[in-house]
Amino acid sequence: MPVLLTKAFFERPVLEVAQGLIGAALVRRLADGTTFRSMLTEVEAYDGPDDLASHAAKGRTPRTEVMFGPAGVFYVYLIYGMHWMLNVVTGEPGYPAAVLIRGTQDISGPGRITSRLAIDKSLNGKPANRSSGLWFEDRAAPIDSKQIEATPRIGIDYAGDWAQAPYRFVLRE
DNA sequence: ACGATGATGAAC
DNA sequence: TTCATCATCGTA
Repeated sequence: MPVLLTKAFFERPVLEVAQGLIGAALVRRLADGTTFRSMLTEVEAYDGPDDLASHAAKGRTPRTEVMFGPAGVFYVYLIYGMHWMLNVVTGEPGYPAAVLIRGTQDISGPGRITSRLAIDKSLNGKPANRSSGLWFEDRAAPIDSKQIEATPRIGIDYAGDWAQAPYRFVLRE
């Protein structure tokens, strides 16, 4: 039986959480009762105030505020004027870190996921549990760490040396 | 290869 | 108040 990933799961270093999410399920339940469920295959970690790829490198702003808050809460923002990006906050309050959800088995691309699953700003700051209609469930089957490939993150060429950090995790086919 | 399209943060 | 930038995607 699938088990909801609780706050404790996200209250860990973001690199651990990111790899732990590979193979887990992203679940979306809409008001009409429709439920989508798909296994996560691609995520990225954004780690702390010194990570130049992270929005939090600019410090605490209205937008990044949720990244400095408690774990297990969604950080959702608009990019390029048209795509919502879905993240989950990790670690201890005061330390800004989050995992960007980039791909699942059925949906490839962070903007497509939010579009298909009706995710927008209204989920920003909401918890990953049934109350928000968006949550994560544990792996259906164990994943060997050798099945998880680490690569540099996408679309962050502005991040200097941090652009090379292997913080993107992909499930090998 | 390129334009769409609007919030954000920093400069002025 | 203006301006450059942007954790992307679809069309060409």
